[in-house]
Amino acid sequence: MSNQGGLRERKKEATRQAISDVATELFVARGFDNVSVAEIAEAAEVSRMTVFNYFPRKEDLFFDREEESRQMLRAALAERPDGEAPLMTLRNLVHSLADRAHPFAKFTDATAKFWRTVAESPALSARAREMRDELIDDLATLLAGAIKRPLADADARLAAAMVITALTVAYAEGLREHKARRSAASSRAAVLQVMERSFSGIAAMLKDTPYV
Amino acid sequence: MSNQGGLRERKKEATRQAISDVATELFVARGFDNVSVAEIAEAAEVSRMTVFNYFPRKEDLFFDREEESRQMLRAALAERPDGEAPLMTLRNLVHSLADRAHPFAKFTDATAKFWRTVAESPALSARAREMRDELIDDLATLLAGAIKRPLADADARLAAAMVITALTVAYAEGLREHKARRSAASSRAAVLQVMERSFSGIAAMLKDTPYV
DNA sequence: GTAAATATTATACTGAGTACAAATTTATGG
DNA sequence: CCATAAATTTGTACTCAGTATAATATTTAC
Repeated sequence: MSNQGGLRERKKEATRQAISDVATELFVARGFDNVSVAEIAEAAEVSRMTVFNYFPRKEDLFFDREEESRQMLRAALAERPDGEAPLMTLRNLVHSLADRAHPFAKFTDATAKFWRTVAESPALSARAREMRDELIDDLATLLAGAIKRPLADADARLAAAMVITALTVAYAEGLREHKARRSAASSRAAVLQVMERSFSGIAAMLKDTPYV
Repeated sequence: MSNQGGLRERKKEATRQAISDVATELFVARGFDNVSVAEIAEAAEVSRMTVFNYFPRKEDLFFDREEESRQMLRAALAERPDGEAPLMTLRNLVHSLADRAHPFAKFTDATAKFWRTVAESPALSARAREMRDELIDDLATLLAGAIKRPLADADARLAAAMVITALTVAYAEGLREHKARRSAASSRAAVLQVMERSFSGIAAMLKDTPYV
């Protein structure tokens, strides 16, 4: 027990990565719905059951950065300066991501292809929507927890839904702009324009709450 | 051909209704995921294939008012008085629904049970999310079509996403209020409060666009 | 080196959804 | 009323995701 870099741990990580790599390759080449789990298992030289051991649902083979966005929100809110409004923290986070060209705010041909693969698969689209809703729930809980007063929960749920919706629309516009013009600068501008307008509206929405 | 009240048409409608009724009964009694399509077919005295003929996906047996909300939005926007801002039209629509205690804005034990059944089934939840996104796309198209100027599309997409998100959150708060207090008046108040705040914020968001 | 813990595999199953052809039922034209 | 066309229903056989369970192999710990 407690064997950090033991052989077993390393092997597990290796097979997990091998399965994920093989799967990603097959998905982008032929489309998510045209690749069966059995094929992936065979290509990864592993049994079908092992694939399901590591990735309970087939969609998990495609989306593997679910946790990251959650952690980012959590960290940003936890480390926010005393007295800063949560909504401002989130706005700053978006700007910071855009400035650093973080993967979540970057638009390349690879990201376009990634989301095209998602759009072409009902299962992947459904999973993306599910992740979005989970993120809203998480953010609502974080926001409610960031504020002492009771009965702020309804406000937190509205704020969370609005912020994540704004992010989603902004990202979609950034992607659209990339496909149209292929300019990193114009994509970034499109994202930030939607975000700025959205945040100012959300601030108006929540002006009498502790979140703004 | 063109036989409106022909025997064939009547029989089709009857079997469709019979299947739907039997399915609904089984679903609320035992939960969506604990009832198989084969069982429904047997209970409706019809073959499994016939069920899939009428309802391509199992989820369609549960949600049968998808088209209605779409039509309502379309009609409201199409019949809006000259010069009225689309956003105001949508706000008025919500108030009208709440005043008339329309099924979409009513909260009873039956609605609570309906949405509990949805929440307990991953498949139904996924379908509900899908319908929500389809409604956003539809509304975006309607809004863009309601305005002459070009390049208003991005605004329309933001407006549509925000309005439907507001409706969703408002409805959820109404449902929550019903479960907590079981008062029609307080549920209605909860819905309208979220809607009013949301619409004023969305109006601020879109203040320099033709939608407000 | 042996025994316990943990990963992997084989097998068999359920249930949704699809393809396709056969059989039944309704409509239509004489 | 009959024959034939059109539409509906059904039977059969299939694919694939996901689950359950028990057997087997591999790593770890003592």
